Amino acid sequence: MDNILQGLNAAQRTAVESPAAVLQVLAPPGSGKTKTLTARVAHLIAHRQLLPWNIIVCTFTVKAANEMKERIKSFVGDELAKQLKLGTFHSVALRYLKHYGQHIGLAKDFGIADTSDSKAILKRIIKKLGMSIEPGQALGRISSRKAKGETDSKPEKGPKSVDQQEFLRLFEEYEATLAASNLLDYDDLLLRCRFLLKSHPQCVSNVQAVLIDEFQDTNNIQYELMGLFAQQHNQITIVGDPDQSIYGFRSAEIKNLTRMKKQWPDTITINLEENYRSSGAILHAAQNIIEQDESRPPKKLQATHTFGLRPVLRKLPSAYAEAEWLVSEIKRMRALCGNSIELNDFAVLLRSAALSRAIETALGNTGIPYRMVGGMRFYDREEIKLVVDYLRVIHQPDNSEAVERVINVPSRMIGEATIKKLREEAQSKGVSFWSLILDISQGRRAAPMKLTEPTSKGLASFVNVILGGRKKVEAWSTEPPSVTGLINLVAQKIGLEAHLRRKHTGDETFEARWSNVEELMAQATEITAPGKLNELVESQGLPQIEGFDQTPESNEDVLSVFLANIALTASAEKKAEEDGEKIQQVTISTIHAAKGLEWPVVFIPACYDGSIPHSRADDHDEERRLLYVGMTRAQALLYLSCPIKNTQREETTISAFLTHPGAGRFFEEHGPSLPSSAVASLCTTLRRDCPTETCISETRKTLESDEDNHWPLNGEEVFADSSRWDSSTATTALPGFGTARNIPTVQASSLHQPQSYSTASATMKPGFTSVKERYDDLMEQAQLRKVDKRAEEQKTSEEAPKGRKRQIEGQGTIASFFAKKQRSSAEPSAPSQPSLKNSRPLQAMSASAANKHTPSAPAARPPLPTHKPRSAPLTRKPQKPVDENDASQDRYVFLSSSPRKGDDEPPVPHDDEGEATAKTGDTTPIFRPASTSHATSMTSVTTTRKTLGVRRSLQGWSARKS
DNA sequence: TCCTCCTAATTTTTT
DNA sequence: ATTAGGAGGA
Repeated sequence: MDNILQGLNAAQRTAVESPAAVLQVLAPPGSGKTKTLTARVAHLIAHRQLLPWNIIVCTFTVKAANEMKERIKSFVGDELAKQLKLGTFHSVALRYLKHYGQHIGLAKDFGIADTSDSKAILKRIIKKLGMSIEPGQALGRISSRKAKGETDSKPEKGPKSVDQQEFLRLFEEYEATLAASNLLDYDDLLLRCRFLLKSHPQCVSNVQAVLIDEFQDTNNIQYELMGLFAQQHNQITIVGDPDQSIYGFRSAEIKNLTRMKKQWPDTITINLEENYRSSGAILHAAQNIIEQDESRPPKKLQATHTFGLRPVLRKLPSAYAEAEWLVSEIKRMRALCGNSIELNDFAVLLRSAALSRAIETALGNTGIPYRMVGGMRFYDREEIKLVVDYLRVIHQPDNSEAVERVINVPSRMIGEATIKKLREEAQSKGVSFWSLILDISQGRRAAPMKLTEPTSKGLASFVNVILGGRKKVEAWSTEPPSVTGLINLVAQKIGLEAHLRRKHTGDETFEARWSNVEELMAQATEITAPGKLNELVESQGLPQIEGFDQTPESNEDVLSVFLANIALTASAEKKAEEDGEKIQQVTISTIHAAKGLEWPVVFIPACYDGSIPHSRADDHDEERRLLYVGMTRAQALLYLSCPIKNTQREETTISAFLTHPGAGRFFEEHGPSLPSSAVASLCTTLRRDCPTETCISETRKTLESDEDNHWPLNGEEVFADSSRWDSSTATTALPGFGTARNIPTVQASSLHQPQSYSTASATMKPGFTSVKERYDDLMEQAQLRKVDKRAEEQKTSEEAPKGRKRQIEGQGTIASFFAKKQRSSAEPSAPSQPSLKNSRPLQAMSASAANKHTPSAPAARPPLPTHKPRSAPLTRKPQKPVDENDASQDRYVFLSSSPRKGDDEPPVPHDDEGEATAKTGDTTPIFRPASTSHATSMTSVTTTRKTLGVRRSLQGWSARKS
């Protein structure tokens, strides 16, 4: 237990051991925030003798909660860690409401309304009242109103606008509907808990310490809850970073930091300043972005790693090209590092989940496994929702929302009109929808209108399903509970399999959907396992307060716990490992969901205006922080990219954050070459062993090209008109390359080789030809050539449309390109050439030399079309004349790998040697990508083996179609 | 009145 | 790709 302080720096130690009652730890990205918080928890238990069940720890996401629990376990052991009251704000609040809700008049079996419930309710009310608000928007307004937490009877000042009045009416109806179905929405969980703790402080009389993670994301209610939790001893620790506040849309208040200082004037603030995650280059770039916000108080952030490789800002023609480029860079990086970077090490972070499509397609086409975090949730899938809704009805039949949703699925001849009548009848009689139809079907009550024969049969069968389910649950008091059994029962009674099959004949999704249902059953089995059950009850429990009643737990609560877990997105996600082995897969995630995580290589695609300052966002500072958060997830390599045209084929402009004056010099405009020095530096940042030369040369043979040179740097289509290139400046500006530490770079006037990309632009399948496919073509062609030169030539011309198009950038690139080409033509499947890294010509190849090579270039390249100029120039002429002093050209001008004079970057060499390697042995990296902790958040299961096939085939289908 | 097939629109971020 | 909504048939 005394290893608590081990591996902490001075500031972290101070924070952990601080005797302060109220403590703020301000921790920038990668500074060991979670480490510090968990160590403090451990410290409180081990050295201050606090009892774990008297400590409340709140996080914002399930993922963070799980991760924190794991870490604390490693300090104080499983037993103690389990007893902590640790979870998301919502789950902790739920716990209190479950146990003490009776004291504030809460019915004991309330359900939780998730977003879709809320939306459905609102939609109905809006329709009924003939309003014109969008349900989603209305929900947002309601939620933010609730989150602000002003007491409901807030006096309205001034004359209410019509709009306002309408909204209030909607609000009222919404609340009434929730109450009628005995539901609480997410905000209600917090609001009711606040009410409970205010009116019954004894609930938390045991609490000795409260710790909050990501404090900058608290809204008013959460802030108040924190204070209420701690009302007995006022012992509070928070960690947070105003720069990482990205939940303003959820009413997070950065102001809470200062509010806290006011409320507890002896608050101590400790700043962590050292970043242990990212390379210097990444950190500087990120810092530059965040500092564009001038209202932000300046803050120190010290890099502890080498400068490393400069982040990349890459332009590409389209979202599809961007996706393919991304995939090719993943492959290239892996190969050039001798596969010492694994798929788990890559993350693609997106502003919005919807942007994932092109990337998923590209990864799918190449066969690279991936997982999508966020986006479509597992529990949001049609078939899962259906089953879960049945469970909800069984658990709580008075939940009319759920009843209405499932009563006619599968079809029972109970249509919209019938439902509407029944609903009105129930409302006017003051009974719930369920008890009305129960009475009707059992003949105790007359239907409000005549029901057709099939309709009343359908009604009876529905009632039957629910009653059967309820009976089963009641039986749990005498037999071991089995949610799986219940699901099975439901699935059988409603003929789920047949229903799904019928509904999805034609599309091929049935298999996947059915396997999702099976997955749900598997999860249910897990939660019902005897050991797990005890653990759950224990961890969800609250200490008994003398003289204050708790609602006791019973077996029938298993269902309740299962459903609550689903609503709060706890549990879930398929395990990241199968067959004992961790699955290697690329992570795709929203930036929001990536907070707190890190990966060696991070891609942030779609960095254009409208996406990263999102078109619907009104707080651009928050958008900037979002980009900052995304960038600071990267350890060694960061790629930003921007398609010149978005998915709607509209022109885009690069994010203003990246075109901000001065920002350009922090970026490279194409992916890095990786000479061995760079690989070494990269490995140092990642604290990994450097691969051997032979290993690298082995893997790099699989590459089509060593360089990021397939797509033009300016983002234009690959088959751009070649007349743009101008030979006159061909031999100028050859930056030194090939020296050990230099990464070949590109200048504004860099070299291009137009005649080598050639061919049949007209027949090129835009977007959908994968790199892999192209590569396979090359292989195939080369193979054929070996057999018969002539046949091959013919073949090549036939296949020309599929042939590789390319454009060469920069001197070093050209050299390596030719070397590479020679190699691959010599012996494509088993190249015997030594590593190019050292054999790469050090002398810049002259333009004419390069030209000479071109016609004799290897067979893999399709013949040049005759209509293209053969003696095309090597130098690309910028479309606009380059003025070296023009600041707007910044991006194109910086080139050498060492910073230019005047840059405020520290003069850190690329090599791993520099004194900036302040790495000391005491900082063991604990941060791991989500993929390695099995406690990841719920995600869609789209990428697990079974479903991937279907998904891919669908994508293929859609690709073919378009 | 209900079901099925077709077309059109849709995507910010999370509990 | 999914889903909502409308038209048309039973």
